[in-house]
Amino acid sequence: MTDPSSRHDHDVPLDSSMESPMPKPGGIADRARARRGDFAYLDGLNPEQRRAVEALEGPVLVLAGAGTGKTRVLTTRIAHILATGRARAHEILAVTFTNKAAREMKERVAALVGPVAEGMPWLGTFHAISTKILRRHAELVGLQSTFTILDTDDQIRLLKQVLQAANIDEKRWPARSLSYQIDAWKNRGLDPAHVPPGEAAAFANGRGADLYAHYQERLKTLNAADFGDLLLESLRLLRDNPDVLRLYQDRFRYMLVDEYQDTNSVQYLWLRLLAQGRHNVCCVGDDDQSIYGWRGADVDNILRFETDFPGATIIRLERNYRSTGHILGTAARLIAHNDGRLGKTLFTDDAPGLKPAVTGVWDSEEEARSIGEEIEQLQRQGEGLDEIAILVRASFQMREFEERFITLGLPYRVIGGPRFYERAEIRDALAYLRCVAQPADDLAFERIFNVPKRGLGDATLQLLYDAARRERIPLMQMAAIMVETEELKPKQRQTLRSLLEDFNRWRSLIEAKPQGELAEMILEESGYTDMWQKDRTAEAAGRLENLKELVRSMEEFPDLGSFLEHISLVMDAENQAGGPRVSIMTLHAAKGLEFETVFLPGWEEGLFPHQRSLDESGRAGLEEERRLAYVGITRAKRRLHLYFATNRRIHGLWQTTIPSRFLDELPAENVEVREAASGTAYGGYAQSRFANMDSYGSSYSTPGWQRAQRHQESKQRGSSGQTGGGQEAFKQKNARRGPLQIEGELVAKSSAGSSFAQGARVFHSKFGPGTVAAIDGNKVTVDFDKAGRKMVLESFLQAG
DNA sequence: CATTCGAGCTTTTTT
DNA sequence: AGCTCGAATG
Repeated sequence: MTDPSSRHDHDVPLDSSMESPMPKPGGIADRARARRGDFAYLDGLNPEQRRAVEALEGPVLVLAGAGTGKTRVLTTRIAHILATGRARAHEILAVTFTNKAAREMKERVAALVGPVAEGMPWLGTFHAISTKILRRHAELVGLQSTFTILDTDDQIRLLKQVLQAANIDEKRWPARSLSYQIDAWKNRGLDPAHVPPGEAAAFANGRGADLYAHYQERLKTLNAADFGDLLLESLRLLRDNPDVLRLYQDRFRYMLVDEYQDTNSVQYLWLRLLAQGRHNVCCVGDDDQSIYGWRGADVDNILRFETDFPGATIIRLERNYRSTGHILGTAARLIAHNDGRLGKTLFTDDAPGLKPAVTGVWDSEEEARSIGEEIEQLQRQGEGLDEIAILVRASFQMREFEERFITLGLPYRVIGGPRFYERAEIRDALAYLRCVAQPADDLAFERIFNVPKRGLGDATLQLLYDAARRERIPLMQMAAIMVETEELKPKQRQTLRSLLEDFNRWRSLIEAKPQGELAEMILEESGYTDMWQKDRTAEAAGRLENLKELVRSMEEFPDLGSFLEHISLVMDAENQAGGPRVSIMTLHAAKGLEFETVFLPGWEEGLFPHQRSLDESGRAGLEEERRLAYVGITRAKRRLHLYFATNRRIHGLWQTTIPSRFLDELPAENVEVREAASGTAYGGYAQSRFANMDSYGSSYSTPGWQRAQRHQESKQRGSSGQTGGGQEAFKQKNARRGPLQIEGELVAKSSAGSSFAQGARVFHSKFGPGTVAAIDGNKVTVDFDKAGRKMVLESFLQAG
């Protein structure tokens, strides 16, 4: 975590007066205390959980099924390590996958052992912890410790530039796909030099690895790292610097890893490297809940644990404390359709409870209406809205529910929607701050260069950009040089100069002013706030509100740097407080949560399992979708409702859909098939709904719709084949034309020493031929034949 | 240089 | 269908 308060104190042992002498672990005193009840937190654990907490030495794998008390084991384990004095707070490494999980763990540890946990500087996400390590030793991997963390948006903009520079057709090879590719490589721990040749060839006629290398070069120039780099560079750091590695191996006496099934290769390598020190690593996970394969998560990591860590203790947690018997039975039968599981059998002593209901509806509108009514009914029964969740496969499904709930006046919250910092106005504001904090941040500068509009357009930017690249210096630095020459039109030059002066002034205030005030000042003086105030559109007011919120939240941080770090790594859509609300979120976002009542809409072929998953990953994709379904079902404590619609609008057009194959995989004895609760004013609906139910009912016994499904699959193949043919043709057409080359575009022209002498004849693309009158560094004064005497940059001149 | 209009593309999931 | 990006126009 990037807890600002812990930034400075983590190396320093806590005040020694607070430390009791270390008791000998497992010694007489230890056992006596246990007897006396000092370890009260151990009470109430079942035998397996207790084993998992107490098996502190050596590698441990805890296979924790859904709802078996995984988080409790982890937090109690930390408490136990602290309470027995085996390690102090800053000697424990605890990694989670999401910020939410990290936050929760911190809170729960604090509840167990008190404020000592506040000082757990090494509890956080993989990304946050690697960043922390990376910042301390940044120079060892070619960065400065103030490096910027680029988000996806920045990453794609940068890749666009790389593609442009390489003269690659962006229509044919979109920056987005390259970014996926590079991410995938990074997730696997591959730097440009180690990309398998076959894969490198797959992008842009074999230039994939090359582009990757260029991109990395640009990142270093910008003093920036993308998400993937945080891990990859941190791994490289540890790998290439044994002394640094030793430092952290020694420091982390105990390591804990949450959601181990979701770790990808870099994370795995990173962990393994660190764990080779003291071997006290405890991984908790559930192979049945591995749902991040698309992001490079490798289930094999968990399946391989015993091989990787010989002598590992393996503990299974199979007693479920969350769900009723019917719900558990439903989940168990579904997941049994997957191969390659480690195999766990969840059980509960709980009553069977209500049967999960499967409801067919006509379309997504009726689905929303029906769920809305169901919720209102629950509400009347006194069920809290906080205990109700709607979990969707894809975020576009959310909108329908939002609309419905707004008309109903039903309070809801969307979790994991568009993030606060992804909003345009926030990104703009951040870009200003980044320019101030980090003059080398070209991407930020480019973003606000002409925002608000100040008459600096593409032409000016292009000029600046070309020159900067030729000289290999940051844009802002180049701008500072260019305003002294006559390359730019007077108007632009003046505007740019005053912008740079503004930045210098703001920069000089970093130390003097609290960052909140500074930000306010910047937004004011740059005219950015004005821009939105003048804007009469509906969103403008909200944007100003957001900016205010940004400034306000900045004040909680000790300095600008830690704020910027927080925002790029941690800040998520803050859950607005205020009254209980129904939660709407994706299934992915729901992992780790639980609710009394869960609605799972959209169980239709193509949507769930998602077509893309099937197309891209075949059987493995299907299994991952099934695990996702399993995650969804096991979120429910008491009531579970599944829905499928016969018609759904996808990409704007209505499509008739088939119930998800997963529905057929549920055990008939645990599930109740229902008609939509929603009464509808349209007579036609009831009839269609009935027909719909009919076809669903039959699917339990006859594989009727599976034929239809095969049909659909073959259609899919047909269409994707066509696409492939089209691409092939395109490729050939392009190949005939041959790649265009821009001469010397990427070759660094030495900026040292001028290649022109006084009196030399030169040519400038804008001012024409002329004679060199004087030289000052890379600025050259030229008497142009037509344009008169001008001062220009050397790099704009050719020998004439 | 800014605005407007049209084409094309997207829509899985996230640090 | 809605949006983003790019080209054409003022």
